[in-house]
Amino acid sequence: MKLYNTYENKEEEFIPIKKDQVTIYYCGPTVYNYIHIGNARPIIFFDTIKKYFEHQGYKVIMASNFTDINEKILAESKKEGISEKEVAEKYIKAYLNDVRWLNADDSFIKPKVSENIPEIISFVEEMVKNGSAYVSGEDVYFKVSSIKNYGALSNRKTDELIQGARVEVSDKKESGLDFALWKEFHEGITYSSPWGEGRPGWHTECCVMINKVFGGLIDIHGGGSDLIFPHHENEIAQAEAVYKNRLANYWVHNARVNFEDEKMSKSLGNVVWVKDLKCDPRAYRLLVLSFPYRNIISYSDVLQNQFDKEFEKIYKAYTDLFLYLDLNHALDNELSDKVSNEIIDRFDKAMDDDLNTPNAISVISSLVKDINAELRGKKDLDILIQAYNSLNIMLHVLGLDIKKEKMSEEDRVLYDKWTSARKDKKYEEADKYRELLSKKGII
RNA sequence: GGAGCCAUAGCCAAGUGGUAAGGUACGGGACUGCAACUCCCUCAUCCCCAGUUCAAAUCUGGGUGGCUCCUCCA
Repeated sequence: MKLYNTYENKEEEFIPIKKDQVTIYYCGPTVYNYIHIGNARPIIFFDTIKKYFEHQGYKVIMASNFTDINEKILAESKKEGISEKEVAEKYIKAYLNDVRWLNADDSFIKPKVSENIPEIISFVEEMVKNGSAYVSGEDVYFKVSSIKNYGALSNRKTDELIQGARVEVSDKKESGLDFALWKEFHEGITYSSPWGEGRPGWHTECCVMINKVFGGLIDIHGGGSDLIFPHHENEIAQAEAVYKNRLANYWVHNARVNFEDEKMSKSLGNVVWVKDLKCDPRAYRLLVLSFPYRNIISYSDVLQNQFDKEFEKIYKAYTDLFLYLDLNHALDNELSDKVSNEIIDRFDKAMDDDLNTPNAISVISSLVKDINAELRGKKDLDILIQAYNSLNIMLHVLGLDIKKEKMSEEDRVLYDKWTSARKDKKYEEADKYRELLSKKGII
């Protein structure tokens, strides 16, 4: 499998550290608000990677953090009149609801900053001790000049960065590039440290949590592409200073989601919240996965509408196929797990090409067409069973699972009534049955 | 100001040297008790200019346009 590694700026053959296992960490949310459809992209993408690796037979261990100590959370707690902890808990819950709504596996490991403070403090102490960090007043800063390869991930040169007028200026820092590891803080939730009362800096938590959860170098570190600099660059700097590694062998970043060619932002008022999406979540997943993960998506209602229809088409074919197999009791016997290797191979080939989900979806589309033709043509049960099982596998990897219940005896009676009413040209009666069957999701 | 990405039909998009996947919309046809669904057909020479090559959407150079990062926004 080929995977684009941001660190190397090229596609590479993916080779896991342990033969049968893949370890993945991707940066999760700061929990001070609901998530928008752009925040949903890494959830969908890394869920899909996970499911694809599992499909390939790997055991996958995945973690994603919650930043639950942060000034934005403090601001939100003042605004909502509840404690910081309550704010964090509220939006963690909302986040996980959205994760499940998006049909993503929610079983990943979920470390929180607030539960890793002692580890973070000793990590910072380690850096002060080995000279990669310095204490300034009651703050601690990372000394970027202590690291040789700073800028390797984001392709930036330190002298260019210093020249950039937009680097934060501070009297406390030796250099504009240095970033805070620990900051003096006296409001809301604070922690006591060797340097005084304060809070950890943002970039430190991921290093510490990765090390705690996985115990060293991991296979894949992911996140949105806007995290490449400075966040991931700074993570690597710290990891090199303390662990003497770059945290992950593969750095994988998904592109953002814009709304009609513009970045979504509160100030522009064009944010689309996941909780407000009206479509089937799988239709949104289909939309996201119809783009290469490294391409920016320009979301719009027109676009969503197109994918609503595309998903509906898949859903309809699935429903027809399921019904036919159910009516013929083809789902009952033990031999009904045969798949079409030819189809799965095409799907895998697309996915092996740096998760080329657009091409993987086109495999589904062509199978859907074949299913529809077969159901109205020869109705070869063997072919249909293979198609059904193959479709299930592909839909599951992409998180587009469609679940259908086998018909009960009553349902079968109803179905028979419908067909015989039609045969007898009792159309008014037939239409009533049709509506009932449709409501039950059988047809 | 510095850096990067992108530009393919009405819309979305795959393709990375050998002559344009797929989806969606539109038009035509078939099927149908009606509706829906479905199937078939039709629909582009790939932003502009120059170059490399037997051959370029695909490589090189120069434009133009759009987006993003450099601001704890995933």
